[in-house]
Amino acid sequence: MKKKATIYDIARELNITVSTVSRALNNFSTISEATKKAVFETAKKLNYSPNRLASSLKSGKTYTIGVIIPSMEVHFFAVVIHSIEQVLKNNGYRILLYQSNESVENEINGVKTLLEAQVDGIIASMSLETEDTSHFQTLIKQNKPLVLFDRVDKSLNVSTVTLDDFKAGYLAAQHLIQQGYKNIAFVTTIHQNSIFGNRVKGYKAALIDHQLEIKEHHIIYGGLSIKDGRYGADKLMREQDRPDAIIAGDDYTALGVIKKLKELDLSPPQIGVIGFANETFSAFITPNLSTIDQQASKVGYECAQGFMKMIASENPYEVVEHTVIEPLVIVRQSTSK
Amino acid sequence: MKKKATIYDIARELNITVSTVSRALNNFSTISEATKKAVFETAKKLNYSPNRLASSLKSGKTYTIGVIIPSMEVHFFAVVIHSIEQVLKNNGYRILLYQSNESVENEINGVKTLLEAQVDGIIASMSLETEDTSHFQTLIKQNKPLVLFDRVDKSLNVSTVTLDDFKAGYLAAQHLIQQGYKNIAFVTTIHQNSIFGNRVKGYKAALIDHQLEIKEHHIIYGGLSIKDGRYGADKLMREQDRPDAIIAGDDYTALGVIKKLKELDLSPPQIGVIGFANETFSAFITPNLSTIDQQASKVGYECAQGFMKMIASENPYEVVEHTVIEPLVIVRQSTSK
DNA sequence: TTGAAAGCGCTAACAA
DNA sequence: TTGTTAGCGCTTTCAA
Repeated sequence: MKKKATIYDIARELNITVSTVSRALNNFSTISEATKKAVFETAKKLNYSPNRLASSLKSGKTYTIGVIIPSMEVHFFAVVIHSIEQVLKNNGYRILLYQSNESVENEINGVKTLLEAQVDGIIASMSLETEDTSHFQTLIKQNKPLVLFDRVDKSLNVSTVTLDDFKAGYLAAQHLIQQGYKNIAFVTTIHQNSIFGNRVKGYKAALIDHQLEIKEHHIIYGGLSIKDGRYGADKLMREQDRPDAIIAGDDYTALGVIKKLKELDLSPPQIGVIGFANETFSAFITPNLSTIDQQASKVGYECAQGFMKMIASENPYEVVEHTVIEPLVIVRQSTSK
Repeated sequence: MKKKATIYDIARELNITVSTVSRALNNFSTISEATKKAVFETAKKLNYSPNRLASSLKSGKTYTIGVIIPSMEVHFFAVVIHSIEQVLKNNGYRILLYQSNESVENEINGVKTLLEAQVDGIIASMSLETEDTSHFQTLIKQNKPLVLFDRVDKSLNVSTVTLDDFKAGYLAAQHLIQQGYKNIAFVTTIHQNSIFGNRVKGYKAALIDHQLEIKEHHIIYGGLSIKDGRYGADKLMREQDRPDAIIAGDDYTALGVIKKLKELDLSPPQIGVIGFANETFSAFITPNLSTIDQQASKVGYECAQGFMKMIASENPYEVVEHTVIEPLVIVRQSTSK
């Protein structure tokens, strides 16, 4: 295997200098057409492929951007990344991927690794464990763009793309009310996270706006899973004051709720059920599940746009933006009384 | 924003040379403990972060590997990448991500881009469009590891990780037969792809092994989707010689089959239905769907292992391996007569 | 145990 | 329009 061709080989072949070759390859206007043509032909002949490492080392720009997410296995993140990669690829950027697996330690390590790889910036969604965000400060200090999405730290002055979780909760409750449900419960997580907290707040606001009573005992704090959904539904249905609709913290929990309700012969939409996330399965279960869609593609798109805007500015942190994505109510059988 | 510290800054600070600093940072044994300690302390003090670009340029190794897949939106690929990243991260490698979106042109461009970024190798799954694989030959010529998974080109002498599709088809049919079904149809794609072809072959082999007749009119060639499933089921149920079980080309198609069967009041397991892929929703639909699992995590793990083996060898193409992943029958209600 | 210096492949300021 | 040359940050051979 012979060594790969460099611009030196092209230069030697044509009896010109490397700077001329470099300028030709980069389409400088100060190069004669003849030379340019000769250079490209020779490049092709020698099977020349540029070594971006070298130019990056020189220019300080790698056209590579780091993306840190909790896990690729979560469909939401996979779709966001799909979308980010599409947009950034078209702008000449590559994606260096790092999964934190919901561990701060990994996340810190991710930032370090990506920075050593000299990425031009980072797009990230924080791990659930993350509280101290000083590792992200490094980016800011280096004046490199940082865009946070979904799980963000509001105290950081960086661009963010988030869902309007308050509105998501509000819309879920409002939809149920409009369908005629009057006694609406909420099965959510005990986890301290503004996302879930804001949904509950939105839910409460909707109740108030529609002159419905807020019943704290109708808000079940547990986990988010099929099992937790079953548990929550069971507990709620045993109440004297039985709710006629349940909002579940996510679609898996909603699925658990539905399963339990079917067992109790209270299959939705008899008791209304709505979830959050619009997981793939939600459209296919019986009864199929109404849910709040988070528009993952749009989140990814906005992240990429925000990033491009920052990278294009010589002072990225002067063009910080906070994009809020609107939740979408997806109406299906489980709430169609 | 002051410039980032380099080994020169450390050297100057300590009145030693960069070579000593370099050796200290890389834990060479020929360095005195005192010096080493001083270097690390100064590095920390100056907030030193190594520039991997520079060392890569020198060494020719980037510890970055390219991964090309059709789309992150397909859950199978997302899980495979999850797994690849986990393993390779622990071996000090980073993942450069590229989506082909089922376009050869993009795929070719991906190889080019990744090669210019000087990746140490590539792990890829081909686009459905890809027929000519000469773009992958480039890797081989450069003696850089290439691992292909799922959608592979057998004529290429590279490491591969594939599902045993023949066996997948065989197991699906065998399972149905063991459940007591005797007249088994297949709804699959017309697409020319060994994956789907081999499943049909396995299906036929199972029928033969169990003295069942192969009926070509019971093999419906169309697309793979909910709609195609509905269409196939409808067509099959109108037959004089009505099948009592249907194998669907993937879980979406199976879902369509089930929907149509329910409409016809022939809900599984009355008519047995089994799919391929074990999509998330399959466990949650009613009746829940028996399916053949493709072990995406394992596929990713094996890709990473195969890659590590090749990269560790000074002649990667002497340790080429062909790993075949066993399909798993997931038994659920839709085939439990 | 440490230093001096060349070089990885490319860019760009300066000169011609 | 093209050439000369220094340098990006690091590694490594050779010498001391």
